[in-house]
Amino acid sequence: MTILIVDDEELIRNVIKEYCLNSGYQVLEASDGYEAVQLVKNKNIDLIILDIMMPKKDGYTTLKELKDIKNIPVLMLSARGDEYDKLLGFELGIDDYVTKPFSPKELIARIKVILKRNNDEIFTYRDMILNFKSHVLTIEEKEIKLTPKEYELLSFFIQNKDIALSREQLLSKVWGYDFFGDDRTVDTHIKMLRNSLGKYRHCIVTVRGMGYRFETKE
Amino acid sequence: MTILIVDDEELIRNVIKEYCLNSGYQVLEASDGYEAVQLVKNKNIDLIILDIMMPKKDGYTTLKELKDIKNIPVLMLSARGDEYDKLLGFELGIDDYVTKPFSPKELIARIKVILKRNNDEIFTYRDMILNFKSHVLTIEEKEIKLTPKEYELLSFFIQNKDIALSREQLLSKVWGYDFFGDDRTVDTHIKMLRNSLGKYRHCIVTVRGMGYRFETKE
DNA sequence: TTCTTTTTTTCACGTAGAGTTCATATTTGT
DNA sequence: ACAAATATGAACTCTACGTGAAAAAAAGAA
Repeated sequence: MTILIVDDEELIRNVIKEYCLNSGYQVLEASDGYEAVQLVKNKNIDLIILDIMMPKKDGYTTLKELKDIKNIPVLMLSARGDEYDKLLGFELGIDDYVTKPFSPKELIARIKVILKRNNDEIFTYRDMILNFKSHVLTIEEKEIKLTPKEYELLSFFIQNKDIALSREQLLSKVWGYDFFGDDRTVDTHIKMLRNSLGKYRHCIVTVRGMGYRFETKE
Repeated sequence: MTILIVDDEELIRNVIKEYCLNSGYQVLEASDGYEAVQLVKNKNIDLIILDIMMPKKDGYTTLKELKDIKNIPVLMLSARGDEYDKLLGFELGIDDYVTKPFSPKELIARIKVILKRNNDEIFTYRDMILNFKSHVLTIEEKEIKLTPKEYELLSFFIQNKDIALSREQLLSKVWGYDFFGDDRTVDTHIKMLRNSLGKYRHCIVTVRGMGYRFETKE
């Protein structure tokens, strides 16, 4: 999980960075909105911590631009007591709001809540996005049609990322305990799912003599 | 804009009333769920502020009854820290949640957000316009007649844009939890709604093996 | 009320699309 | 090189969805 911290004050960035690293997150930094936009375009970022008050480009403008690029969850930072900020921020689609000065615990707690909420709804790896709400898979901005079994299979793999799954496990979990068909039907679906995944076909790794594993390298 | 305040404690009602009046809203008061139901039946109310803890009839029961009469947005009040309340409330269809003690600014901010959201009483996509107040659908400047179920189905879809909805979900939300008919009745209504949507029929996407999804893309 | 019209629900059929099986090709590890 | 496991293509089966029509229910009109 990678967090992008956008704040003009280096001191504040460092403090937040410290908390985040201690909690096991990767951290990227931007000192203004321009840098932030570049990073969001080029890196895999799971959450953005964005300060409202910034000299070069203010938080709201940056927020709008970022949301136009990718819908990454945003946690906003603001001076205490400015309730108007809160209101406006929520309307522009922020996910949560923390006032300075904040406690490390609170910040991390909110980060966790946001990440959990958003990762229950969406899976992303580079430009592959699976939306669990709409059931839509997108690769390179293009919607990939999945059959029901392909979708269920892929969801199950993603929910069990990096875990080798036997054909029996897949059959009982994806097909249902009451399926009494051939093991090899899994192979056929793997083949079809790989085709659908296109350039990401290699995310489904064959574990010889065992089954398959879904992984996202790097 | 009229706000109904439902709370058994007069002191709290007065405090909230004060804030609301200062912000230019009309205010009605109810000291219990029974009064609230009566007022909702007979008055034009735009928002309800509802306390969870009330002696005569608790907030949840009241909430359910109110939602059965009219779908007026509800902002819930609760003692701090009871996350279970929050969860349950959202499931029952509340729009937001404030914990006591709350700041006046925060309360007003949330009221504004809710009212704004709910007064976006029109949905538009290209030249398709659905007016939630008059229940009129317009396409290419021409009024399309919708049957009651078609309207309810369409509004539900629009309110859950880009989310795949199962037949069960549709039945329980649009038809009501107490509908015990055939799943396939949904299909028939989808067919009719698609016909009514004419060139926008493809906004209703079938999610094979799952249900349907409303989307406005391309 | 009673009749008429509109809306909703059920149902059966045809079909496109999805799932399964299987035979054959290919890969992998020893 | 060999055996065992996996990948693949194609035939076959099955299922879920779209549809039209008819029955049932609800809403309006007289």
